[in-house]
Amino acid sequence: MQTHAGAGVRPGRHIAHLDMDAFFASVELLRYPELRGMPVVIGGGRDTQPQERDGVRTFSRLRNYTGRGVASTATYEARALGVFSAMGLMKAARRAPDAVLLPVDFAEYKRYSRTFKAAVTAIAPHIEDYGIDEIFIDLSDFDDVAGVARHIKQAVFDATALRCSIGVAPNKLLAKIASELSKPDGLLILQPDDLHDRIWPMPVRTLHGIGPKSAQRLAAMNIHTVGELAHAAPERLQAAFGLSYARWLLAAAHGQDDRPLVTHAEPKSMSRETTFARDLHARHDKPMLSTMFDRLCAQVAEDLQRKGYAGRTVGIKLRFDDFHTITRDCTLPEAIADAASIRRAAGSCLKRVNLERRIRLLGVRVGALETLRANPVPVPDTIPLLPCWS
DNA sequence: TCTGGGGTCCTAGGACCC
DNA sequence: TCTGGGGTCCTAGGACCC
Repeated sequence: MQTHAGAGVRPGRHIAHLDMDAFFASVELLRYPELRGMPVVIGGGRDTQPQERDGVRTFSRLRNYTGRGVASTATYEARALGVFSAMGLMKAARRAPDAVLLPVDFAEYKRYSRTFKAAVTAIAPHIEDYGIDEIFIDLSDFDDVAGVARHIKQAVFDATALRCSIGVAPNKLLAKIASELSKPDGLLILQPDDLHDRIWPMPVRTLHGIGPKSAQRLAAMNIHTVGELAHAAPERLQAAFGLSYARWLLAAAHGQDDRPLVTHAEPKSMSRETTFARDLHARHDKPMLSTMFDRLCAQVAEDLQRKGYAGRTVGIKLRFDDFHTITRDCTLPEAIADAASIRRAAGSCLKRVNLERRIRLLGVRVGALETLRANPVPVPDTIPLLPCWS
């Protein structure tokens, strides 16, 4: 792992967080400009692909969806109707039956991702990748932080025709909150007073690292806002969450965070999983399950080989019809990357599972990765991206 | 109306070795 | 025969993130 800008809060540390606005949906709107201004939800499968008949494009509507998918992204118009990321599409359909539904096209989003990141890197080279549509940028070496942030926003738009939001703060924790506060198409440079005035009144979930479970436990302690958390008795937090998480909670509530930017990280594991259209039974649906199992192993093997890795730990994941999820794994003496070896090891893991219940999800994972090649095959193509706004 | 897919990190217990 | 402590590896589950 390589890091940049050193640990510890030093005076003059300026960290930006850049977040693309409604990224997947915005990329789709470049392809289908006629959908601009309409509620659009991204998350369907192949069958929700727009149809072209006599030169007229017709789109799937959310009301016609049946299945187990979730929304990946929604346009701001769809969000206004109550549709949000990770919401089941059947539920979304009741809230916005007339919304357009489009399939997820990861390959396309990946291309735009590389393009916007390249545009940023050309201006400010010290960046941390944080998923497909977010990055942290170290702006500490710039004199005019607001100026360079505006420059970056414009460069991203020039390269992709997409809007983004940027938050700037002394650390990653606050920068992330700032970009969220500035959405959409915003730029917010957090000032010292903003911690008390703007962040303390917000719910604890605002702090990235407090999820639904911790928020629920904090609520049970009558702690709802960041400010209430900042003033909580340390012993109380420690009793409920243990020493290290309690310490982190308090520091975070006070806006403290000295994590460095991680500019390069090796993958730790690679996995493939799939949720079936209907729950399958180990005996009754054996041929189908077996086919899917083989396919998952082959896909993981392909991913490993393409990226130049092999792994010693092979694991499986099953989710049953009651949503209970289990994992089993085993570690081999040698790292492997071929489908047959993965299938063999994964099969031995499967033997240790009670298969009475119907299965909803099956997954295969390879961990404890080692580099296979000194120089993995570079990712093909990056930029042949014709901005198609018109 | 039941809840995707790809990851990371942390905790905790047991095996095993010194 | 019993006691004990440190360290590492492995496995399972869970919280959290995008």
